Amino acid sequence: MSKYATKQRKALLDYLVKHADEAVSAKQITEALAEEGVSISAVYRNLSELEAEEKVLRISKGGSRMVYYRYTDTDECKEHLHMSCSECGRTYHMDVSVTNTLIRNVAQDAQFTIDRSSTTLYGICKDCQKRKKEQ
Amino acid sequence: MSKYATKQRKALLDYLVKHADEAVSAKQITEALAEEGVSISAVYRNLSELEAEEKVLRISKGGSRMVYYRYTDTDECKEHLHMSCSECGRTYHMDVSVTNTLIRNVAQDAQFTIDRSSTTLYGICKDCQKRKKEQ
DNA sequence: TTGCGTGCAAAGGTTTTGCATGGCA
DNA sequence: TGCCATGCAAAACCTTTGCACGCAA
Repeated sequence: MSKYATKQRKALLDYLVKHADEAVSAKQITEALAEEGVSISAVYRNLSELEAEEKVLRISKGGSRMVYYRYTDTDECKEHLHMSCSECGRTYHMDVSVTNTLIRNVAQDAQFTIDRSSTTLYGICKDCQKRKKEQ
Repeated sequence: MSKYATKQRKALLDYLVKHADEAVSAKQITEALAEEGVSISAVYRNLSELEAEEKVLRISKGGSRMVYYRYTDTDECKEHLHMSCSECGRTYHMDVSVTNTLIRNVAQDAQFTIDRSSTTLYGICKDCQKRKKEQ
């Protein structure tokens, strides 16, 4: 648990909030915050801490082997599933009733209890589909 | 595309088939096949090739930063989604109609097209739930 | 015999860690 | 002032790659 509010921690949190619906990598964050004087170790250490506090989710895009992070402060996000666009990396929030239907169906059919926080569905979002068609 | 059937390639494929419903890491595979004289480079190179041939899927367990692989030979597996138990690592195959309902619902509600091959749902399987209760 | 696949070791990239220093409370 | 957090650099990891050799066809 963080005790001091250092400028590095503030900068990181600020960045994460601004990119709340994006899957960002440690590298991206480090590069963006380098000019503000945030070192790579500070990024990693604070990211781990935020992850432990469940304010940040560690996700992994489709086939990529890199780890991405996503800020999840709101409690609503603990109720629904998330979808990540493999094209633009944006995060989408699944409708709660759609989420519940899925979870109920799977529970009934396979007796498998889906974990809302660690599950992310991958695919192509509306905008990226449109963009692809136009090309 | 593989042209020679070397003993290393056979050993790897054999291992993958035997662990078809598990998410196994390159490290696990390498350790298991070391005594058979399969080097780590052979493991990685063949794994990449099998991935390109779509015979192996690269997946990433919930919070872990390691990459796992899963053998998927059958065509049916391209039609349904998969669930991975965070407890025992075993893979479960979602019922096709449940899969289709989910994909249809999401497409209607959010115009998001879920990709069947790169998506894995995480949670606890029936057996592990039972085991937990008994403890 | 041909040339693909392997083993080894080195290189590459990402994440973690030890230690002295700096800065928040 | 006390002690947590940072920066730096080294280490630890996992994965990829170059090159000479071995082996399947």
